[in-house]
Amino acid sequence: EKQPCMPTHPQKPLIIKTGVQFTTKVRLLVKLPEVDYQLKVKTTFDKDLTPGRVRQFFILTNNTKVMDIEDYSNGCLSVEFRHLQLKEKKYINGTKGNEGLLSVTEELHSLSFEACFTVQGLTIDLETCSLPLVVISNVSQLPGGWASVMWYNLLTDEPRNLAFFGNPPRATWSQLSEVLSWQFSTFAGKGLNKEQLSMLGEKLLGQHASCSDYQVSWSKLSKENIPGKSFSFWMWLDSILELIKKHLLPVWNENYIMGFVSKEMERTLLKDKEPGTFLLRFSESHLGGITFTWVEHSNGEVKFNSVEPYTKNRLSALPFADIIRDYKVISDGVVPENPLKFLYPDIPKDEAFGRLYNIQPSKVHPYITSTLIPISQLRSHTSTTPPSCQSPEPPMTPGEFDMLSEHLCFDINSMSSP
Amino acid sequence: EKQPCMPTHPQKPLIIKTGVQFTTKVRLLVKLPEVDYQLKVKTTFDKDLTPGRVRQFFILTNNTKVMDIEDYSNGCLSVEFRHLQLKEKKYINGTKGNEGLLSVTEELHSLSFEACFTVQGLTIDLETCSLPLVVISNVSQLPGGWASVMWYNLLTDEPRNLAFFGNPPRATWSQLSEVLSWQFSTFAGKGLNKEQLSMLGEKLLGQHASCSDYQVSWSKLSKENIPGKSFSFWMWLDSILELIKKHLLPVWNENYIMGFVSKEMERTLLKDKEPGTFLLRFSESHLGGITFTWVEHSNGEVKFNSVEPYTKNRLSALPFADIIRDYKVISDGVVPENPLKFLYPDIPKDEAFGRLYNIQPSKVHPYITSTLIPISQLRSHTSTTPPSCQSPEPPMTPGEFDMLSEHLCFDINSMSSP
DNA sequence: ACAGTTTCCCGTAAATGC
DNA sequence: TGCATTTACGGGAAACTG
Repeated sequence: EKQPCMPTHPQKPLIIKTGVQFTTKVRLLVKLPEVDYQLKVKTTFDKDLTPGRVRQFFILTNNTKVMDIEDYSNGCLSVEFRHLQLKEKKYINGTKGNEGLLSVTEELHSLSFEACFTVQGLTIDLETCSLPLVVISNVSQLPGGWASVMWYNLLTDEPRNLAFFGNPPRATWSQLSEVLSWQFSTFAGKGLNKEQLSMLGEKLLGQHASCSDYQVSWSKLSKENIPGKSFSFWMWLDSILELIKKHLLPVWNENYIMGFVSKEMERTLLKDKEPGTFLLRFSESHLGGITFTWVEHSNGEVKFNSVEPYTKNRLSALPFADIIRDYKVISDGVVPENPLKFLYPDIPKDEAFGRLYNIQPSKVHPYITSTLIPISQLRSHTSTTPPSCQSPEPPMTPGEFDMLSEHLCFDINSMSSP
Repeated sequence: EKQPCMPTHPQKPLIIKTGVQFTTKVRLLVKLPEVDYQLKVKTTFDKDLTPGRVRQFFILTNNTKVMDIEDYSNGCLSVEFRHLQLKEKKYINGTKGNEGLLSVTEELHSLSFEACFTVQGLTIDLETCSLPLVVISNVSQLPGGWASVMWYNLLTDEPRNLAFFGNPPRATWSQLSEVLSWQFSTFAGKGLNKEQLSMLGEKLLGQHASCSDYQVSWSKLSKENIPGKSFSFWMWLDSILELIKKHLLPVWNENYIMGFVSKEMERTLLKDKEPGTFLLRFSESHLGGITFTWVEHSNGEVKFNSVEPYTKNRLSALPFADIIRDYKVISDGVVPENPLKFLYPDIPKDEAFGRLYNIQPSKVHPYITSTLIPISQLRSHTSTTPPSCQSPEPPMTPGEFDMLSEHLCFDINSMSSP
């Protein structure tokens, strides 16, 4: 057999991108009395899907394989299909795929496995199938697809309700907030604390968020845009998750990013602190941005400043910790100064971020090394002041969701289950 | 018919990447007496290539089309094949493609066109084929492929000598330097001047460069590594061309980049100039880098400093003109200063680059905008002093090479010829 | 071990479809 | 026209293959 070939979107199983290879595995749980003949398994995509309402896909490559003894310990039969690839069935006649009722990431598909064998003259047909799958054609659809997988697995135990998104059930805020926190602990290593979740709840639900039994609709989470914005709540949150994964992992895991704080809360927290106290917050106006806000006292007045949020492009030019270390403000020709002194509530900046700074290579060649420094040119100021609040708390713990793995003895994308 | 579908590697015809669509066109130059029946043209890749020594490819998609009257003015017949795609033929038996004699970018392939028609009982077979083609599988092979196309077209007029690189002829430095300059004028808008070419000649050939009849081998240009480096002369030069195309176009076209100057020459040029005089030079040690060197006078002594070369990654974070505008040196805690004052020989920096600076967007939102500033931290200095020299001169003019187009009435990648 | 070559696939941009 | 979805392919990295 061939070697690896890393799976599609590691850690996000149940989502398959057309034209990209994926891997799946079936195991026979019944122990067969006699195993001295070959047991073939055939896998079919969208096997008994009624055409018309949704797109249909098929497996491009070879889809039949012989079962094999899995390992020496348990001796059960299994097959692993590798290098499978999906392609959309195109209809010559008028019938076309997605009919507009559901978005493509709400369409649920499935992978079926069939085997047929004879024991003592008896012909037995075995058939099983995967949990519902989402099929996408571009990674840009991954967030939407993942929202569907989450919602489905959060709200139903049915193994195969492909019509789930025809009329998706609601979730309580308590259920949803746990899944959201779980996203952060799974993909970024650290979940969300009470304050962060309460800001998220308020953003999503307004005052209702205080009631943990409040019902959130699927549409509210990931289909409707946030008022005044061009993206849904989930798109926004997922963009932040991606930003953390790629550019903020150590800072996030040290709990240095408060992240989800409203601007009012931010001011309440900062207003009584030492000048130069700052906190890190995600942008609410743009996808995948992070900013810092610091407090200043100038002639008896409290002032707050925030930089334009840093996005993935900026952060790949300069790591966030280095931005914090080097950030300078030039106020009308005055000597540049770094206004960031204490990470909220009162940790000296270098004490918090010191270990995360990039060590300059300082090679010994004829060249002078140079680095980039983020600078703001300041001219005028503004200020405000609002309500009250508390401080951070420990993150939540993950939940169930393990069903994704072992279920029906079906693995997709090398989720292992020894 | 379908719309555009931009061609592979615009401006670099005769190179085809496997799995990427390309377009080709044949025209019938003979006017046929009667055109009241369909004339089919079939295109075949590597038609009569003897297998074994080189890889062989075939056209994945439909390769037969009917000729059509081209336009109303000339009424001649033509077909345009679009969405063609190449795939390598794989041999089941031992025979494999490339036998190691030639690198893949030295393998020459061809595209054949066949048509058969009957006039007054006479059956006539028409056949023509393209100029030699290079087939690559990844854009990383594009520079090597382009070197082959250049060398072939520079040194032979044969329409189809697929064995050309079995024993490639040499070029005179005079021929080669013209093509090199032509590369810059074609892809970057401005060719190379005498001084730049003489530096290149010396780099490639040593003292022989003074003799324009000196013969340069194919190997020297693009197969052997530059002594002490891990890349060939051509790879180095092409990486610079790419850097210019993507990040330095305006600066290059204003003639502000001297670019090809040896370090000795650089010092000779700068040593008698005003302190703060600088020039722009491409890195010789790394692929695709540009640096600036400036002169300083400190207690009667002349000093030269160069920054670590900026590469495409750095330049996509900050445009080069802005780097020049904002560059600062901090000497042991002293107030930051921009050491770049005059572009060699004596143009005030802002006069030269002013029009190329990025205007800050300065949005009117609650955030403070911030930009990146390149900074060097200086501690100690070094200096030297060498020979003598002259100053810049106008660039060379392009050459022939138009044969690539009209030849044999074959177009690849939408090279037009009305 | 390794270098030349190909494959894989994300992420952006453009094309397509509705 | 605009939005949703797919296709295209450059570019970096991993896999392959003698």
